[in-house]
Amino acid sequence: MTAIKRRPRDAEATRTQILDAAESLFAAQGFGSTSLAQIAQKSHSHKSLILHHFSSKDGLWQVVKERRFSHFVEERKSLFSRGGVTLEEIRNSVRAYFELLKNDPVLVQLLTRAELEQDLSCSQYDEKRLAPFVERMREAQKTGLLRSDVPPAHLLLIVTNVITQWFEARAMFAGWSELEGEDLDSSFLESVEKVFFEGAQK
Amino acid sequence: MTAIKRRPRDAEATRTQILDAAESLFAAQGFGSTSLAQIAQKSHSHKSLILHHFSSKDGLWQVVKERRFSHFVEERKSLFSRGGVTLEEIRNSVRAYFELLKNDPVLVQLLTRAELEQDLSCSQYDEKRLAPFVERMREAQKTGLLRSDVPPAHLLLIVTNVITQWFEARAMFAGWSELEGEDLDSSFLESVEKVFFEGAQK
DNA sequence: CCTTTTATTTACCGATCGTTCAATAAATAT
DNA sequence: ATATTTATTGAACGATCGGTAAATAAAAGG
Repeated sequence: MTAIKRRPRDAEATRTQILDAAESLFAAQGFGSTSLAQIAQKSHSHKSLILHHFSSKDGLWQVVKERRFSHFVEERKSLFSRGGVTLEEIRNSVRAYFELLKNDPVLVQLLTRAELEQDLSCSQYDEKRLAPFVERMREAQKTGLLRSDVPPAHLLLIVTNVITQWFEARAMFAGWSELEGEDLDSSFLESVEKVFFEGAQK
Repeated sequence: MTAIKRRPRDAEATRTQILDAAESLFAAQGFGSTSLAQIAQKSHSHKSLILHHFSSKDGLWQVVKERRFSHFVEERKSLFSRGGVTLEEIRNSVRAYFELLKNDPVLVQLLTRAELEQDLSCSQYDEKRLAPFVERMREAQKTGLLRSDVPPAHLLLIVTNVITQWFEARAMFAGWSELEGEDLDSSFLESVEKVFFEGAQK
């Protein structure tokens, strides 16, 4: 009589294990290039168990995105709601956004794939996520810290787009001969701060 | 006796038809979510004919990227090699890059997918493509037009990253309530120019 | 205790996947 | 004119796809 090993009966733990495996696979390979069999193997479960918990492959993909992005929203809110509106505080927010993406490449990949799919639910998250930062820009304009002839949302997008694209295409830039130096990341961040606040013009 | 309609025997025309169909499908859906059957249908050919001309699905994907990116390199070279090094010329190059991506959403999608795959061959194209622009930045620094305490490649990346990310995530921004106005694109470009050249600080 | 629910496993389904092979016919070479 | 090449077609391959149904067993409720 061979004792058959069975996964302990823990629905919530199983769900998170499946979500974790699916997240990394979807991020790295994309939705279409990832099979339920792969996810089952990586999460040490079974195809049918995945469908039992998430009803379909598409459903799983939606939950993966929702879990990650809603968590991201909370992360951002706490990042940008502290401190007063000074140039140094805005500078710190820029640095915080940079570090956030730097330390979470999977998030960057998921965001990019969601953008490619033109996922509208992700768009809602995006606006909620950035709203407090936009407000801070507007305040900084009122107090005369930042120029007022540019919409506050543009100010925000300009600096976040630079950073987001930097990490989306990080692998490409790594091979560039023009970009030497020890720490590519902090060196680039330094340049971004200079140009964003003071301008490229001499 | 029913006369069977046969595709005219033209290898080159067939190849381009297949490449065109594959390009738009890969760009919109991604490699893994696109089947040879779909490509065959869209190009009015047959699965076997695709494999005859491109040996495999992966081979086809490589050729699709190579064709598009090499063409992009030439487009860029002609864009940035004319005129002298003045602020107005650099401004024009920025506007030209903006228009280029604006008018070619398929290219933006392919670039993004290539980035996600960390396609190294695309990295080579990227450096060749941007090299003349970097050189122009360096010259502008020497003549005192642009600040010299930032690597020229950084100056380039800052402005191109803003624009690239704008069009990659264009669908998200379209739903934002903060971004009103008739022409979202030209309005954003205006802001980018202001901030890039003069800085966000007041 | 028994019943109900449900998380987990196993077996299986039809469809579609990318690929191969042989047949056909048009162009090219000899 | 004949032989060779090759672009095109159609049929078929095994593998894998996402999804279903039934069996098993652990937890929960009575």
